Amino acid sequence: MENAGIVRELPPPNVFDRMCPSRGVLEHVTSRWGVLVLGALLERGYRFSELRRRVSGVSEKMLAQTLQTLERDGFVRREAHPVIPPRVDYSLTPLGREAAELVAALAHWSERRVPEVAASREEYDARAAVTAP
Amino acid sequence: MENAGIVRELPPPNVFDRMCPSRGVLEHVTSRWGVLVLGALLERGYRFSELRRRVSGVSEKMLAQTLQTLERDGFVRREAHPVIPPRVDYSLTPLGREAAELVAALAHWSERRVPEVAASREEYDARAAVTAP
DNA sequence: CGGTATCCTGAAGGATACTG
DNA sequence: CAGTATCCTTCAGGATACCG
Repeated sequence: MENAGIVRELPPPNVFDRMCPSRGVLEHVTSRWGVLVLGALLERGYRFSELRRRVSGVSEKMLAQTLQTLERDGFVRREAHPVIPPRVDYSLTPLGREAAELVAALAHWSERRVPEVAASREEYDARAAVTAP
Repeated sequence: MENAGIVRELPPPNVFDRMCPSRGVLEHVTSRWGVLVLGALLERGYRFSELRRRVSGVSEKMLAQTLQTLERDGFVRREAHPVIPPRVDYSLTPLGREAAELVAALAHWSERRVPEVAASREEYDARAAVTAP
């Protein structure tokens, strides 16, 4: 007899379900700074301060926090070298590389579609201005 | 003579640049509810209240706000039918479909990788518990 | 039904200072 | 250099009420 007794099927992960853990995973990889950190590390490994310069606008605090979250999820590998001055290298794990390739595709798409989006916004705002009282 | 006088090359869009408009586009499509709305609309068109049920956890306010943002960016088409009771249909534009396919890939990936991420978190937390004072 | 308006709170996130 | 710690501000977002 298959699956006798206790064993139950778990429901398949579903991001549309509020309680599904997959939603948390998705929110980490699509987070404001998570996207950019993954995208940067796809190019190559970076040290902390290199990454801070590469991802313009991120604060030390948010970069550290984002890296910890990504490391905990298994996307980023952190290598601290016990030298003076301290040196810490960050790179992608194989799992992180998968995520990074998907977010990088989205990032490049966003770069390419800036003109269309800008045009759409102008049209929308012009139309709203007419409609408005 | 090409490009005589005034005309300058615009810098290519770069999401890593804090001032680049592509970053705003990326933040809209990767926003907490934007991702899920795009993903849902990739399946089929939805009415407002259908969408609210499909994207579990979203409030009316955030759904309305997200839909407006996506409509303004040219990703979502809004069709209001002047009937009683009111009926409004939302669907993807061709541009929105491109974005939705990319975010859906990320969403499905997140669903598939839940086990790996959960395992990584457990290991991380166990290691942190040992290291901690 | 499909919103908008208002109020309110918690979390995200920036600035600054400090440390191993 | 690579962070932590602290404080403080902003804002996403929830709850509620109301409207065409």
